[in-house]
Amino acid sequence: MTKEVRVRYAPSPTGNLHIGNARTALFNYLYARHFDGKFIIRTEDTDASRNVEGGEESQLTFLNWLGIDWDEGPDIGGDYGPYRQMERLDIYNKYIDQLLEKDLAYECFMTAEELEAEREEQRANGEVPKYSGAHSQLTEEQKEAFRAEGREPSIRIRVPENVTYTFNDIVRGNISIESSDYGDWVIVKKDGIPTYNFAVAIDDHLMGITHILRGEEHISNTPRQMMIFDAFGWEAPAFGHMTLILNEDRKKLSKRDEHILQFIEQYKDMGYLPEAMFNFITLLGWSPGGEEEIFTQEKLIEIFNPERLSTSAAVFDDKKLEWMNGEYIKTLPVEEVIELALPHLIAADRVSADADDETMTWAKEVIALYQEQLRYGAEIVELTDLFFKEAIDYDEAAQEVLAEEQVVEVLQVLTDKLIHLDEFTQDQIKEQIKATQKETKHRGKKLFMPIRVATTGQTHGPELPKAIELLGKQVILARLDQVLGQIEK
RNA sequence: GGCCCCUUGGUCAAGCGGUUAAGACAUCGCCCUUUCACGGCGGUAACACGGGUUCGAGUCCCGUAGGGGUCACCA
Repeated sequence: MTKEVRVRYAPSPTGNLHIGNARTALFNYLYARHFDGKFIIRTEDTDASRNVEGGEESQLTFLNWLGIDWDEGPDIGGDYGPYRQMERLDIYNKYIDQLLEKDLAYECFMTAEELEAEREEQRANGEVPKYSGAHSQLTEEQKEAFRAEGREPSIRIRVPENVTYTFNDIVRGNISIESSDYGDWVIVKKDGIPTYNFAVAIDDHLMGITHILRGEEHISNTPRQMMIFDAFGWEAPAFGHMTLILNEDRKKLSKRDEHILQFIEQYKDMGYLPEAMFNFITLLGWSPGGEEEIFTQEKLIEIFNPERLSTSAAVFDDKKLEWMNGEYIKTLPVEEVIELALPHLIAADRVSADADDETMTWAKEVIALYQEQLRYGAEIVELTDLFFKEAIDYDEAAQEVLAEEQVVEVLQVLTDKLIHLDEFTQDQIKEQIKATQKETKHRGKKLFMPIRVATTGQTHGPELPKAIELLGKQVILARLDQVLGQIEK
């Protein structure tokens, strides 16, 4: 029997779930579920200064929103806990002591300033900055002297000489890096808390992690973690380094990219669907090979194949996300579209949250009118703009339509018919448009476009008779009147 | 700068020695719809460059160029 697949996602509670981290979590999740393994969440909170209140909870909340669930984690526990690194300090200490005893690690008393000066000098000499090993052979007396000065030690691991660290990357194949590229690096900070690279290796081993999928920025960390595994004689898990998500300038997606939403929470707030996000993110840096692109989560788990992970970075295409989300919206029952869009109409003050039933029903019908065009919830506000504004601006395309010769006649005739309508319903309105056609002998574009432009101000828009019904008799007559007045001037 | 990784249309990407080099988004055009939307059909558009290897290279090898990542007591 082969070893059970155990995969983890290890967020730092430094804030909301970033789109890049969500992608990492998602691929690990897919990996675990595809191979019938376990998916584990571990909180990496060893940098107290960066932790934010509620950070972990927020991470978990939005992972969940995306449709990701886990078998072990800080919130639900498990057999390999605790699942927060700051609750595992005792565990790390045991291993640190072992390293110290075997002289595989040592205390370093250098200050931040001394270290910086050292690097500065190396840079000035055209060398690659790296720790010199100045304190690697301190005598007990020297250590005592530093202590007497009040200096606190950090602990550094002795990096082996002339070792080539080679690993078979799940996405890139063999990668080799020389130990000489690394100086003795810190495994325990002055405050006694282990560093990321140390704690990660210990945890991954103790938690039985078998596969690690992470961003390519971690390639250079991999040898460090391998050093820890080697020091204890442990077998390292399999590593896979995925490409980064880039912005339109082909740079790593960062907080400064204002035009691209950074956090999953923002997508939720904008009215994106979790299923669409899951689908879209999966296709960013991975492809199933066929021609289909819309997949359910179950299907993605089934067809996921880590060998098809891309080796070249992907630019985040928000236009395609919009399209895909729209595809999902089209398949939704209309009540769910309303549920998605209505809050945005309310937030934009188009509809009051405590509006009467009649108004609410009307608002829902307006939303339903746009189901096929809506790409994300918040878009409903601009899409339905014409239902909420008093004066209409006619753009160039609209002006052109209104300049056509038959316009006055068509609008005049239609107005006369609509005025006498008792039941201002879509069917009745359709009848009257038909009657207008008969009377004016104008049909098709010549007939509809003037009506559309006069009533909605747009050359593109929703289904006309229903839109006219929802706009209401009063508004429609006023708009028709206004347009006729303008033309006759 | 050192080390590591990457390079097919504007974007995501298929391709794993022999193809008219898929498909999707975006864009443009046509059709359907008495208008619009949805949908359908079609167009424009790519193997970074230079050497090899091979009967044959987008596919393999080596360079060059370009891009990215990383060089913390952050994760």
